[in-house]
Amino acid sequence: MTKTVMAAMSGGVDSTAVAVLLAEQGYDVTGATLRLHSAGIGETESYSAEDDSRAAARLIGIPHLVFDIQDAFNTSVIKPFADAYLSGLTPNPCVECNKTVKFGVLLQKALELGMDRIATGHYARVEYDDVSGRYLLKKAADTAKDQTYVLYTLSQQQLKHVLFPLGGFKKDEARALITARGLTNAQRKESQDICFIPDGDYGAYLENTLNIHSPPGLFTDLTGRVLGEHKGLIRYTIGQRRGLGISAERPLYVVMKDAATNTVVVGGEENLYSDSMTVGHVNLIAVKELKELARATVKTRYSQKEAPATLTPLEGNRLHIQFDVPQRAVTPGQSAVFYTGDSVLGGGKIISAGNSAKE
RNA sequence: UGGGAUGUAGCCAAGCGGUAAGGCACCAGACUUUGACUCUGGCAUUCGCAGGUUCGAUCCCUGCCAUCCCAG
Repeated sequence: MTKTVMAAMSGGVDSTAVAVLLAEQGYDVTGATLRLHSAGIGETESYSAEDDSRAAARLIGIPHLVFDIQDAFNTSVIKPFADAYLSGLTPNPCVECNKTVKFGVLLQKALELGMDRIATGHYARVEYDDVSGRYLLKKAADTAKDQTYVLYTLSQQQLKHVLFPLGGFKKDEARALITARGLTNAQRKESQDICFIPDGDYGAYLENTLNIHSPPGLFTDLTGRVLGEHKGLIRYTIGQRRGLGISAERPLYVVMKDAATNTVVVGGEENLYSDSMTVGHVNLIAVKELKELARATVKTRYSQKEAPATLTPLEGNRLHIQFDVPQRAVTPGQSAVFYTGDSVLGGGKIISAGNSAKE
């Protein structure tokens, strides 16, 4: 029996390589591209996800579908993204998008069409563990490209229907693969930044497109001394240095955002460290539940190194996490992902950071 | 209109006769599914203005202007 799989295609190197691989491995593949936002916002004349994907699918010889899910994307990704900023948090929309759109809406479409699975170009691996009876999410062979950080929200049910064909690949290999097949998608520039804000100016995006206004307020130091005026709370995140426009003896960083007083507190590099944090909305992957203390390495930001820590379960699907060594710029709204070796134990959203040494 | 001090890029600040350090900020690039961090590169033909001395002045002299402090 041939296995049927829906391959998510963005037109880029990775997803195109996935479609090629699956087709050559004998899967019954259907390519699918999501229309997440209206033309003009995310697409420029230089490329089009739909066109590039369709062209690639034709060359590979597989059918290709386009799903217009702008409404779902708006309510599940963009709205929460905006709300988070309004409450002073720093969201990571990619995490939300994977959870509710790619492995939510798209997976559901695939299942409805009678397909067995969905495949994406993420650099990660899924393994079924006979002992625990659970699907494990593991880091990609190319640890430099590993993307498990943005996949920690996946449930067992989702993982069961997911394929990550590039889990054992290196970026260069994926590119070489499709170049060898004559697919021009190999030349596409690496995607980065937030997909629905192509120019990266999210401040302008929030204000102009979403009509969200973040009024100017004050910059102060830790003692409350006023250092200047900021351009709106949403334009800053913990640990940020650039764009403050404050000249001082040494670099200043955002150490705290106070939504209540609309104040951005800045300080020196040494003020950025936290030795503990509380995370909520915890999703566990490798285990069903955490009953006691657990040790793990924890990543608090997409491209930050993991740090050893002790996890303590709290009420309300929350965890208290104590780092062995204080971590820099632990930011509410960002995700924290816990690892045991190369396997994802779970993850959650950072609610607050603490520093027992100072309090 | 008495006395003292200071005027170097957006900010702070070296230089004190030999042809403009450094830091912060800013800009560009690299890195990056977070405009975070980090890294690399750029950033005063010119030293308040006008003269003078000198082969040569930001550094010496004169005047002017500006700012600050002390003026009982």
